[in-house]
Amino acid sequence: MSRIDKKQAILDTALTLFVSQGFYATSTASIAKQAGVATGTLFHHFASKEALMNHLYISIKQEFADGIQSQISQKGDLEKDAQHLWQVAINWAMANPLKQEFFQQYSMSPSIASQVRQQAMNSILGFMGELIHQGQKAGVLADYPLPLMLESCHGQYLAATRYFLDNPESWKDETYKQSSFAMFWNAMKT
Amino acid sequence: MSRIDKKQAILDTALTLFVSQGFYATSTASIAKQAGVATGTLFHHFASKEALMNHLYISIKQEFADGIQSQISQKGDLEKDAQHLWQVAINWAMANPLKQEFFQQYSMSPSIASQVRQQAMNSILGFMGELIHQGQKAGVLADYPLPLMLESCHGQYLAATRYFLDNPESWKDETYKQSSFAMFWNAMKT
Amino acid sequence: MSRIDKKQAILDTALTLFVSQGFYATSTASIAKQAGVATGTLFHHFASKEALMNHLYISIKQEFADGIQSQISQKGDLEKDAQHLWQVAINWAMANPLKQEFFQQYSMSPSIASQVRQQAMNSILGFMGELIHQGQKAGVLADYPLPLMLESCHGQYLAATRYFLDNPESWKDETYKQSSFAMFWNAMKT
Amino acid sequence: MSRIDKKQAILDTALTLFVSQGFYATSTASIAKQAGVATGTLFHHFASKEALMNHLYISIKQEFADGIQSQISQKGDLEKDAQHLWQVAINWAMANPLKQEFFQQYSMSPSIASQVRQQAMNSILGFMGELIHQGQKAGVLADYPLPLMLESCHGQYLAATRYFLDNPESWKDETYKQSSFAMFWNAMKT
DNA sequence: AATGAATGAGCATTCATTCAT
DNA sequence: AATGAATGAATGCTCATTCAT
Repeated sequence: MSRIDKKQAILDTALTLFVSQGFYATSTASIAKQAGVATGTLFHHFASKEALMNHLYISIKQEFADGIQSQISQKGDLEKDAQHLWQVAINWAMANPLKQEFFQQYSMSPSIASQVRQQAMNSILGFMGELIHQGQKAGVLADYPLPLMLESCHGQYLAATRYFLDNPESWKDETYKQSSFAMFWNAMKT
Repeated sequence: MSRIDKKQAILDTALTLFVSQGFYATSTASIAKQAGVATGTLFHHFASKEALMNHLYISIKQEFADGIQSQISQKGDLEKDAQHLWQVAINWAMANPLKQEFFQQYSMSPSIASQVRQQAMNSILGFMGELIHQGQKAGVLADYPLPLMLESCHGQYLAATRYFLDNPESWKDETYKQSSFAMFWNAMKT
Repeated sequence: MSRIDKKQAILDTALTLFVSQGFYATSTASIAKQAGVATGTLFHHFASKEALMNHLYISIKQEFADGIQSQISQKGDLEKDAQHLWQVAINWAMANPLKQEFFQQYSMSPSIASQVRQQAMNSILGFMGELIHQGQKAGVLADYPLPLMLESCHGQYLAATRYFLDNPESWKDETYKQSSFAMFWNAMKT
Repeated sequence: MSRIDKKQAILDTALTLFVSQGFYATSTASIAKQAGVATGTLFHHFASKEALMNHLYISIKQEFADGIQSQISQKGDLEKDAQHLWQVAINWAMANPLKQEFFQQYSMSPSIASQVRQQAMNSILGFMGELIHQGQKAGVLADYPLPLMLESCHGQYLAATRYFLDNPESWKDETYKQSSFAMFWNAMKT
């Protein structure tokens, strides 16, 4: 196993254990053991348990942002574009249940320094903020205060993925799929 | 200080410290010290640190449910009733910022046994479920799947309180107040 | 074993182990084990290993200062008084070999914060400084710079006790006893 | 940088760090890093951290002995010769403050195997012992037991250098210079 | 009921040393 | 010779919990 493999094995194992047991209930020793490396190796790659957590948080957020932005399409019809975006985003969650669960748990937890959380959030909200702003200028989205709308988007996304992760078969059911988007879209539209 | 005062002092202190430092970063010794009791006393009132946490969680959820239900009014106009409910609920959060923050942090955290979380959730969702069901029968609310709507309600409420707790002055601004309800209502209505 | 006994047992054991193995080679676990208490107990009485060391250092220095000063006699003949003092001081070292060895090892070591060392030193040097000053006014001691004389006294005392602790039978031999004092006294006298 | 340069860089860095931070507080990694070599390189040149320390101790002691012996003069007047020796020895300490500080710290510390310490000590004490013996035969030095005198010499030298290293400007002051020698010489002379 | 000293398992982290490259 | 990633035993310290008073 090469260096990079070891580092990745540590990250993968940490993600699994943090999600299934929680940050504090997961010992660095157990991460190292399950990752197949020595305890020292974990600290060779990450300065501390907290640094490992932060790295995990930021890199997964980035992975999400990259995954979404690469699939965006802007065809002019804002509602269609939004629906596409909504499906892409939930698809990502369904394809990465562990990572999505990670966010559900740690987005509000004190295990992550709020500074790190802010930083990760901004990179994504910047992009969403821009989309909403365009929708408002086009008269398609309501003129609510932007920060409130962003928070609402985030809340609805978390709620929807929470539901679909707990009931994965519903995501294949067009009724559920359409309903979840309808609630999201109606909340924002003019 | 009587027995009951001591028990209450422990609960109050635990709430403050759990919110400001997190569950794991708060030692039982520090709770006892700040509450002005001996370490042993905490364990006379609560079998374990976890039991203290669960007690806190359930009693606050109950307090919330009682606070809301006592102020409900059903005057026949469902939208007006919903708006009143929305304001009452957010008012509660604004009046009890520590308790609301507590939910934001621990609603998804593994610090609370999922069993306890479910139990607390059901008592509130049962009530909300009934309201939604009535709205659908009256043709005012859309016929989306109920569990999805419940999750969405919860998500929107968390998002709105998150925003208003971070920006308390906005809650006095009618624009923000109306906007937050509008998003909530439009998401659910026919 | 009462509380105080436990604390004392920890101090006694720490002294023995620090002297025989050195500060860093002595684990807190080994101190606790040999003292017959739990690891936690050590940290209940001392905030850290370093705090234990400092406590040990200061209390032994104090014990030494008290032991000496209680036996001082000032009969007017400065040389006789000095000889008495010299014997009392070396007797203390011979009666407390562990504690004396402790000073030999740690008086110059970075294991003790220099601040703590200074503080302990001052309490003793203040007393010696006064004696030397009186001897100089009486014309019996040479007018060398005071700090240099203090350092020399200390150095000679450490050298003499080093020798006598390594060769305890020599301290019963009048030739050695007289010689050690002669060197000390001749160095200082007019 | 050649092999020898690297080895020397390691020794120089180790000296600096051992003196400023202590033996145990200095990691081999930090020595290697500051010396500009890889961690493994340190272990190519020295079998262990302890071996590095011993090498340092012995080579500095040798350097000191060589430096002194090369400047000895024996002109027949024992007091003049002794004064010259005293000045040469203290000059060495003032010119090599780091190395002198190293001895102050480690001469009594368990960081150095007592075997190594003895070995280094003997080479110097043999030479001093011979000088004292000659002085006694000539009737200039007092007939105290030799080992006691050697220990006293060593103690006075450590005391004097301790003072002058802490107050370097005093070494340029003839009063201090003369006083320090006077105390040393009076202690030993007939 | 209340106390707080005592407990000891458990944890994050360090660091001298090794060895494949 | 030189490198530096990897190792894992060892350490100082924490903290929920107990129990004699």
